[in-house]
Amino acid sequence: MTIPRLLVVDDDAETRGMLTQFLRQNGFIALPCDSEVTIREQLDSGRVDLILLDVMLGDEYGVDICKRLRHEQDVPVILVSALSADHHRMAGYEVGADDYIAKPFNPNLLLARVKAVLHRAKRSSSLTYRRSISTFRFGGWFYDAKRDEVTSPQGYQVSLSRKETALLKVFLGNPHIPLTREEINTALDVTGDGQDAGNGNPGRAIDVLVGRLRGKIETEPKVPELLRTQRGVGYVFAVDVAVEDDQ
Amino acid sequence: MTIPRLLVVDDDAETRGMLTQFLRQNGFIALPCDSEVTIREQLDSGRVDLILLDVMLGDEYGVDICKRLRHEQDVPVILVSALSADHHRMAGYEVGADDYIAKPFNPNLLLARVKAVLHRAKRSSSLTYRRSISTFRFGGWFYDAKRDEVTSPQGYQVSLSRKETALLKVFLGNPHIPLTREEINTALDVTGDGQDAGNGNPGRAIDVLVGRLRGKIETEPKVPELLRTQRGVGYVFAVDVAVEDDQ
DNA sequence: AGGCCTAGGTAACAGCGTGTAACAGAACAC
DNA sequence: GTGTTCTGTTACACGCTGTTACCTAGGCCT
Repeated sequence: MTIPRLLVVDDDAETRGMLTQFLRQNGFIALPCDSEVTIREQLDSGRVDLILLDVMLGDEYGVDICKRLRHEQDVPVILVSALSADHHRMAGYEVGADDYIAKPFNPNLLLARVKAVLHRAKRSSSLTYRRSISTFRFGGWFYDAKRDEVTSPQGYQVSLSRKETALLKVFLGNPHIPLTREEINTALDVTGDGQDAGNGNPGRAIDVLVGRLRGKIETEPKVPELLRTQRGVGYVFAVDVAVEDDQ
Repeated sequence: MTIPRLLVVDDDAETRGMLTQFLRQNGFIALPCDSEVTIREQLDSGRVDLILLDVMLGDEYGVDICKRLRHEQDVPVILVSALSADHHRMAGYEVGADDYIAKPFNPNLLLARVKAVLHRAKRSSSLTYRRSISTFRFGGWFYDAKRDEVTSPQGYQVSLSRKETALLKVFLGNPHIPLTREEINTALDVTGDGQDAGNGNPGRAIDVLVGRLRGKIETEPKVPELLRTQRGVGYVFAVDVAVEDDQ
């Protein structure tokens, strides 16, 4: 792929400029837009690989724009928002956004997410949606979700604890996507009662859990191939995952 | 089966979002709805394998919606409710719900229940109504309810005590459905006089009882195939049960 | 380079849930 | 009554998981 072209859509000139500059410094072509009209102009006038879309766009909701865009083409969209509450995030996903970032965001996280979305888009021009969840292959490893068994490249059976399994599933469902500790925690913690989820867990439980999983599914836990650390961000599952459907 | 499609119906956006996200992370396609209208839209626009329906839906009762839906199609429904009192539960079942979960619920329990209902739905598109229950087959074992005899896959006769038999029956009646200790206790305690049921048994009687039953009907009690533990939840009978009627 | 600060790795520990052996009382048969 | 079987309780072992503390590694500054 040539150098990716991104649209930066924000009605606040300062934010827009900052984002654009930042992305350019990191090797992308960044094209600033401030309205749906300018977005369409850009879309018509050339290839666009990704749209960074502010959720609040004047009196328009970015969400709505996203919905309309999704109806017409399949340019990946990352929603950017000052509203970090979970339901807003969900509204974003429901609308078809590929990812969602809350302001103020860690620039490294933004960069990682952008790369991840581009990476995904590259290898799934036709949506490769999971058909049924039963077996996964990743870097020589094999995971059978039905039996909850993990098999190493050498054929050894490895037994994971409940939490380790849950963590692995989270990563298998989000390969190449950097996940923050908070996100992982939420994913594992969802207690369903909708109240303590995302409890301000201050501890380092995720770190320890990741370490334990590494100990089981990394050939050289000190030099992780699968569960990579992204300093200041979180962790990424850094290999492709092949999902095979039932029977 | 391809990947199951679930409707998540709740008028509270946050709960809805959390549930949706959780289910997606666990490999389902989850479609959020907030009213009967949106439910019908989804039902009309594609296959739906299961509906997770909140009992309280604005001023509407989910129960009523469930009743109406049941009249028209036979999509499985799990009712979700903040009201855990037993009579509400019963109202749910009478209305044709396939299962019922009280908030706040353990997410693993929810997941397990969803899988169980989908599992059941798959293998009984035509209702397999029991006429009179007399014999069961499960994982090579055979249980004759008339004579109260259990026969092993190898043909040995195994004798169970009264409680062990009762426990086995509870599981045979609820295969693939995770049962909490409390539920099992209630089921076993119903002495027929229907009065002392649900005594606040504080002990670990169920654990011990399960252990004893395992010792009799598991080939390898240390690695249970039939009576699986669900940590933090309870126990599941993890194999199919074939019911043969008297004739 | 060296020094400093912070993020991350991880060993050790503590708390909790479950398995289960041993015990004791209850129920039952004789 | 005696003896046997059943069943709940208790106590201990063990594995799982979150916390803490200490150490190392990575960045950033001068």
